[in-house]
Amino acid sequence: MQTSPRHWPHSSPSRALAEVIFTPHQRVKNVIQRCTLPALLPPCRYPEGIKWKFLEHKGPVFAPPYEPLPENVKFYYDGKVMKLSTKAEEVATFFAKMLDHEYTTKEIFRKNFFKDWRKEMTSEEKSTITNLSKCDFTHMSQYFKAQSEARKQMSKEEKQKIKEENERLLKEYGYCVMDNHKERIANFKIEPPGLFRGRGNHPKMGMLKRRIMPEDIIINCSKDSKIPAPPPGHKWKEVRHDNKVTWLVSWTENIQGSIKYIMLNPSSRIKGEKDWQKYETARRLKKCVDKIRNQYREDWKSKEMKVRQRAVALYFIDKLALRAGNEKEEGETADTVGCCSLRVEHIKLHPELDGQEYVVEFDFLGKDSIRYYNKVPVEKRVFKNLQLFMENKQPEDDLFDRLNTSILNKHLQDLMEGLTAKVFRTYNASITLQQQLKELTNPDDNIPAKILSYNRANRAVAILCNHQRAPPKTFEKSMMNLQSKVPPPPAQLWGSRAPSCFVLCHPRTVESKKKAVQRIEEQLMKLEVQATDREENKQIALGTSKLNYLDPRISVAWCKKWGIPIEKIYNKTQREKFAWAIDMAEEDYEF
DNA sequence: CCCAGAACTTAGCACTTTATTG
DNA sequence: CAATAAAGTGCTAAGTTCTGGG
Repeated sequence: MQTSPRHWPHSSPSRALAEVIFTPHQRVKNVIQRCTLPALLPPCRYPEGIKWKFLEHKGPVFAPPYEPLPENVKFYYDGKVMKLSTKAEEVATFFAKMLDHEYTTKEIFRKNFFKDWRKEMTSEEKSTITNLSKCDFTHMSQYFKAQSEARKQMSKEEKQKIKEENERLLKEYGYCVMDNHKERIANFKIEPPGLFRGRGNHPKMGMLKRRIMPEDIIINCSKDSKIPAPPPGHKWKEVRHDNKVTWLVSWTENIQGSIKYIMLNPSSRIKGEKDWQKYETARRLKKCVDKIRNQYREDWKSKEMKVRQRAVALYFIDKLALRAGNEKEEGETADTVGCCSLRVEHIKLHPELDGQEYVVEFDFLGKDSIRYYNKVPVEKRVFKNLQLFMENKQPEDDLFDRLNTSILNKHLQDLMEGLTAKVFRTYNASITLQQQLKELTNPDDNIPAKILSYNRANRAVAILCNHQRAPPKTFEKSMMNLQSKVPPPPAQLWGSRAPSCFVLCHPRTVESKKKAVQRIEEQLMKLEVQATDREENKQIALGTSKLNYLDPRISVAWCKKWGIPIEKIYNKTQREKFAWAIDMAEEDYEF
């Protein structure tokens, strides 16, 4: 593919500052023109890792400074009022704001919090406050509850003012210029200080997430751009000009010591092209997946243990859409696993279960400590291999002791350029959607029924990827409401002696009553569809797969084919993110 | 090769806004 | 018009993969 950047207008500060900038729509057209038609190859705008030529932005927005509590809001230690220093008070308020949460009762949370809180105390405070159980934050907590109540009760004007202020901030800091485009920034606000929670059983829960200062911040922009000014009296940690990366701002957080970034919105060129590329890689996998499947089935018989483990792991990744499963540092994070890091304790082997042979029962916590529970019949060879891998091992030993993600991905790289474990998730998700849409869409259905079919196809993918959610708190109640909305059966409309009505009524009345019946039937149908959809969705989250795993061109093509307005499938944000796909996919698009 | 660090994608949930209903 | 529910958005944690240095 021709990738020389000379086909593209070079960025220059003067051009970049111009207000008139390409819309995503126009951008995609440009990309398509540049790429060799008709293949619509994914874009590669610059060679060898260069991400941009020009980048200008205003820097981050910092968290608002701490506002000390009014004098009348008291903290009590051991039953006695105690006035805290500003720093200690600020950290105390973080705890007070969480008082209603279950986790403030958890031992680890309390221990971590207390340790970090003490670091912020003056030496007198430190010597007085030695036991968290003697701290009484309830008055502080009540104050914050009253505050949030007051916020809800604010007048229209006050709310409007806040809204305008946010809009001003967005206008000033929410955009940057990358090459010739004005682009939306995803997270231009620096994360405020607070107590770290983490997901699941996290060993660091309760630790103090410290306040980020300009002195922590690395700014990335181009040399010829207007460098953002640090807040008065402050300096940036560093200003760099690295066009091999896409981030605008970075800092190191203090809980894990990892780097956080400010990057562009999914609607931006740089994210959109990457997304497109991701789906093109998955489509390349489609072409060779049969070969790869045959290969790993062969490898189940290998005399090398490492090869067998690799082949069984890959089978799980392919068949069950498991994540790769990197090793994690013990004690630094919650104990969760993916495929390569599965332990013996996470699977049970059933030579026979419920009339099925060779069943593997999976039970482990995956990303975000979401439980994966599944009983899967597998091929006999896989089952025998698993028995072999588990021989003479303790429950806490690795199932695949000769394997890790780097070995697996190196192998995948040899099978197909750009192939990694996560491509299987993308591929299997997208192909499942396409195939389910074909199977479930009934041409005679009306639009709401077709959309139900779409959601069902989407749901099949979400189930495959194990995208769960907590059932909404009000689920049962809102389900009841929906049921009660179901209108009376049409017969009642005609009165108890329905047939005679035809005789007695004026023809016009009959006509209009027929219409009314039809309207009510439609309404009923819509409600039923809605209820079914909702019930089936109780514990399944559709958003994640829609946003990250499903080639949007499949959905766009489906909408075009059946005359469904795209708005029924994608909301505004999603349409912005998938502008490239909406623009290019025709109704005959095949993943 | 291994490792750590960097960069970037994926994830669920809390909160906010909008739409619906009574 | 207020209350409620649904939809949409923001937030930031938690993954995967890449990179570069020994």
